[in-house]
Amino acid sequence: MAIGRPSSSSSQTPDPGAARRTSRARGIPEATVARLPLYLRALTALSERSVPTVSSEELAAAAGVNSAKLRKDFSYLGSYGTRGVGYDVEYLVYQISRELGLTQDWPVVIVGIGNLGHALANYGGFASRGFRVAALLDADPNVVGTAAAGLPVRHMDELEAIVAAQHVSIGVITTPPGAAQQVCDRLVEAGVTSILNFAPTVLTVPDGVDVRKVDLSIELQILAFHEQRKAGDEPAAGDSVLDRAPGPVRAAAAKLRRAAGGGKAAEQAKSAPTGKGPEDDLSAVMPA
Amino acid sequence: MAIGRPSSSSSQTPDPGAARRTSRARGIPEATVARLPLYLRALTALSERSVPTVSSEELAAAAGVNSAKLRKDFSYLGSYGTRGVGYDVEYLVYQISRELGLTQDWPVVIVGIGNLGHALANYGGFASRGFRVAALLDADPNVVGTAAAGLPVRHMDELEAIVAAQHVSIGVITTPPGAAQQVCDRLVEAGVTSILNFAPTVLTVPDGVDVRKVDLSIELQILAFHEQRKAGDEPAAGDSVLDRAPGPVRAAAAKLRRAAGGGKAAEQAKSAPTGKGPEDDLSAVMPA
DNA sequence: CCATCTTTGTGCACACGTTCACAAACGCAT
DNA sequence: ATGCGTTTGTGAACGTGTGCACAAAGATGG
Ligand SMILES: NC(=O)c1ccc[n+]([C@@H]2O[C@H](COP(=O)([O-])OP(=O)(O)OC[C@H]3O[C@@H](n4cnc5c(N)ncnc54)[C@H](O)[C@@H]3O)[C@@H](O)[C@H]2O)c1
Ligand SMILES: NC(=O)c1ccc[n+]([C@@H]2O[C@H](COP(=O)([O-])OP(=O)(O)OC[C@H]3O[C@@H](n4cnc5c(N)ncnc54)[C@H](O)[C@@H]3O)[C@@H](O)[C@H]2O)c1
Repeated sequence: MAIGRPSSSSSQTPDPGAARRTSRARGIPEATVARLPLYLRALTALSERSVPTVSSEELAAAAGVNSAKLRKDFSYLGSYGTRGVGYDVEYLVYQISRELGLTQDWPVVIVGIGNLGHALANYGGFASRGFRVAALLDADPNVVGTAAAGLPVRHMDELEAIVAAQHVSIGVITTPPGAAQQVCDRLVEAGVTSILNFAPTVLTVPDGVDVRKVDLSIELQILAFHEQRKAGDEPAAGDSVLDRAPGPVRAAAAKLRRAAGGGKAAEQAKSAPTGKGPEDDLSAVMPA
Repeated sequence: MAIGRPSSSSSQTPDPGAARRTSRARGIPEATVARLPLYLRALTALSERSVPTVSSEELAAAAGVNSAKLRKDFSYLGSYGTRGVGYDVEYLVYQISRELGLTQDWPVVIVGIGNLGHALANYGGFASRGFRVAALLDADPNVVGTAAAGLPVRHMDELEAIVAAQHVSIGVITTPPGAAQQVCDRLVEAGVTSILNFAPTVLTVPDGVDVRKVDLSIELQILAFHEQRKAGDEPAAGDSVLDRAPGPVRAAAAKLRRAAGGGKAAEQAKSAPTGKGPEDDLSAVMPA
């Protein structure tokens, strides 16, 4: 089995119209863009083995996709293959790198140097594709001044100056969710136009700013959904059979639920056993 | 602006047919499943504020999606709203939790307790939705025996026993990419049927096993692509104008490239400035 | 009990993404 | 030069996802 869409990691846009305008500007579908890094990784591995050419079939296998899809993806970039032979590995590495904008390097700031921020700062794969950590930033005076991965942690006060001086256009947010929107606003104000958000919050940004998010908890929940299905465990029909009924029956049930307060305690306990730990999920509140 | 598809974080399936079979079994589209955790988060926040009901418009705003989409998503679960009023918050929290399988708890093992593994072990949001860390595992004798987030790091030898004893069905891989496939195979062999992979590798698994991946590097590359577009920086037409030409001209160019060895050194240097650090990307090699 | 107002649930049209399948293009051997 | 085997590039069909727009359902006030 294999679940989910083959598309890239989450973005948080509710507006595919914008996506179209952005990436179809000269014709590369968003789904294709999301796969280019995958191809690039496979190609880089081939390049290191000095493999000169590769067929769509081989490369597709290495990247974990369908070969027809791969060929169509490449067709959006131009005709870089040779019929009867395949693709020139080095040339394709270059073309994809160029298309993704990896022929220049991108300074990045990481804001919130806690557990996750430290891990990211230490991550080698960062630099490997032209992403340079321009600065690590935190608001906590106890953290500021310490070093992570050889870089000093700077205070948030310096954010604007750093972004301006180093022309930083990408920011990574690894603060608690409660601080994420505020940090985001400040990054945007300072001139950052792309944000990668690890905090479980919906960020609001002005037009012209891109946000992508990575959310571990969501991934696990999706896995749990499919896991439950596998167990043949139909989601426990429970007390809700009457909700499948049409008309007045359902309405009555709804009324009852509201009147009774929904049985919050019992259901809440079941749905979120809140083990321990400082639960920091409480900031994804309604903006309006 | 807002880029990308509103879909969930990355899966790595090349086979949407499987997704359909799995999730449309009783009719919930994969795209909807991926949004349910988002709704749940927003609803939980409302619940904590003791808000009794919420309209699709309000909830959609809180979750960062379109209200029509939200209503359609909920319609796959059944008719849980009340026209003229909205949705009962507590009740909806319960229904979504149930649908996602969060009314039971899911023991999880984390394999590879390095930078990232530590961060995940410390992550509070883990337990908050019924995911319990059953064990932390590592192969390095220096790491085994140390504690992370109050839990002891166990040796890989114990994997099978732990998975069996605690009925673990979800595994998280945070090892270097070179070890990921091997660890994955062992997890699957031991009985794990859902895997969340943080290593930048394409994992091959048998039918019946779900894999989702989280890849920071891919996210950054997608952001870079759009960032480049914003800069009006058309991907530097460079030397490839002749590749847009049809017919024999292109063929000749291809031949030349292959003969010349593709100019590996120069282009490689541009495309991957390989700052420093132990580059661990070198395992995404061709499986075939 | 009726009128009015709000909000859901969904039919429909369209956009996007995937896959099939095949003609055209190319390398290579003869 | 010609023919043969291989592989690309893409037109077309299909499936999935999105968003509009509106009828129907219910709440509420008189
Ligand atoms: N740890 C994980 O594995 C993990 C996994 C998924 C998501 N997350 C999310 O990532 C975020 C960070 O997680 P963590 O475990 O590293 O948390 P953490 O508490 O260890 O680190 C947060 C850091 O942000 C800093 N900070 C707080 N407010 C700030 C502000 N206004 N400006 C700048 N810095 C500020 C804090 O000083 C702290 O150093 C959280 O939102 C968490 O939900 C973490
Ligand atoms: N650090 C990050 O922020 C980050 C971000 C994105 C992706 N990643 C990826 O996550 C993975 C882990 O990154 P990291 O920075 O924590 O690396 P790390 O080197 O700090 O930790 C890896 C751990 O895995 C253990 N390990 C190695 N081989 C193993 C095996 N066969 N079985 C069990 N354990 C084994 C090692 O002992 C080590 O403790 C890597 O694949 C990396 O590319 C890391």
